[in-house]
Amino acid sequence: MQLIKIESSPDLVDQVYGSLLDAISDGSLAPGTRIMQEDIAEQLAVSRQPVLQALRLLRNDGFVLDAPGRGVLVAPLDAAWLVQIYQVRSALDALAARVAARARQRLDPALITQGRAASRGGEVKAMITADLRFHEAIYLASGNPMIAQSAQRHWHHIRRAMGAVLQVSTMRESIWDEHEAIASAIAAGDEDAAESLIRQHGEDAGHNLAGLLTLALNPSPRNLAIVKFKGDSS
Amino acid sequence: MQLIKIESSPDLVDQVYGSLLDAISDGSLAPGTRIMQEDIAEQLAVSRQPVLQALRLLRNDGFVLDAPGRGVLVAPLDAAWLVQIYQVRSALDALAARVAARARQRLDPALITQGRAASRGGEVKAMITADLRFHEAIYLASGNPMIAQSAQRHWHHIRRAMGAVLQVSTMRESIWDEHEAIASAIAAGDEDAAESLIRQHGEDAGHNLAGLLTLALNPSPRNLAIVKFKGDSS
DNA sequence: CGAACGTATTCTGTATACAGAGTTCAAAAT
DNA sequence: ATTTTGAACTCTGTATACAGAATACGTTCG
Repeated sequence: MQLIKIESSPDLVDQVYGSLLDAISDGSLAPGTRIMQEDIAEQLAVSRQPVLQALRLLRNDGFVLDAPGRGVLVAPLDAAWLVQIYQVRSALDALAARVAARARQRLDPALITQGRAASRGGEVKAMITADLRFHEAIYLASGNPMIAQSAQRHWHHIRRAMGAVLQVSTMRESIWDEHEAIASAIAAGDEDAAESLIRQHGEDAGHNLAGLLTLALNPSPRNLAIVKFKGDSS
Repeated sequence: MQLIKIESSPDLVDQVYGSLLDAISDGSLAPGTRIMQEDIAEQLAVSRQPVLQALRLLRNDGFVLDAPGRGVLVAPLDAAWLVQIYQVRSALDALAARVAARARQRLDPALITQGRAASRGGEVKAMITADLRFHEAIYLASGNPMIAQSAQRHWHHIRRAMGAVLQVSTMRESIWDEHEAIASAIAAGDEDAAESLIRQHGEDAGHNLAGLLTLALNPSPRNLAIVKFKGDSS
């Protein structure tokens, strides 16, 4: 006999956390928005207690800032800060790629096909998800769950930035060529190649996204044209 | 007129969190210990509410595990897991060292002199602190606060493992030679050297500490002698 | 008319109260 | 005697209640 284990944890705190994180990530809660516990509690039909705890978690993660006396504010998107996030994430990616290459791990090719499809599809959310899935596969292949755990925190911020940028721009398809090259290097067991490829990939993506973010945040007629041409991201 | 800014945050949650983290880190709350909210609340003379929140934070960080129906348990120390922690931390260290070297940052020489002194002094806590301070200086020198933030999470675990091991062993003084070499490479702007030195330093330290931890966790007369000879850590 | 003080409002953080899930122990049945 | 079933207990998570801190606005004084 083998029953599926029941999920006994409604856990309102986690639900509130997830709900707020989604809202912040997809932009429905814009940067700078004032958040009050009571409002959230009422909207989600829970008491203030779970909201209080969820907000503390979001604060620790840097998604909201304290605004003493006026509740909390949704953290603004900052390009310079995003570059730093990418720098850290790239280091983790490089580590994961190296370890995965050492074990000659073979990533599921479907990740790349699906990624290319999403890239052509035009669905912003699908593109972001596919990108994330690919990198998560590398973390998993590294066999070190701490890498994924550390990287996840950064990905939430990245997802938010991507969401904000990809509304006006579109993900450049070339990132999936890079992804494919990385996967090959890992499968071939070429540690140095895998690491340097993914590092380059991360740095490029970080600066690219940061640049687009800067333009998106300081909209001016001249900039908008540039955005349209430059493509983007990951 | 220049007054020091008042610290208006008693914030019981943070205090409880810190208190519990210290107790877990220095071993006064041994691995496997059952923790109940009410007990903690009574000992710290606060209500269960701040304790509840602090425990959630500790759980997210992996310091305590859920034990449904019986409260929570202090997480056991696991050597394999510690190696993974070190692997991630080393990657962050490597990144920080490289960036710091790029900027030819000069670390405060006092860090090393104080480190050597602490190493000779025999005070376990002082050794751990000095080691941490040195690495924190590199994070700071990197100019990327996200590195320090990410690494800090891991350092708490490392501090705990060190504390558990250094009770029976002693920190090898050679680590400060390595630290000095790293500082020199950074000051000289030799990115590759700084990165590879600190990476080697981290890997050695990780395996060394994990090995000692394994011995410490499976005490046998034969092992104890080995521990005494092998020296150790950071 | 402008600046400063005092009061009211608003929002958070902590304490207490309540309900549900799980465990443990004891009693009964096989 | 062993196993199973039920009831009491324990502990957590959520809701409500309370107190303190900070802001905003209105009033008063220069």
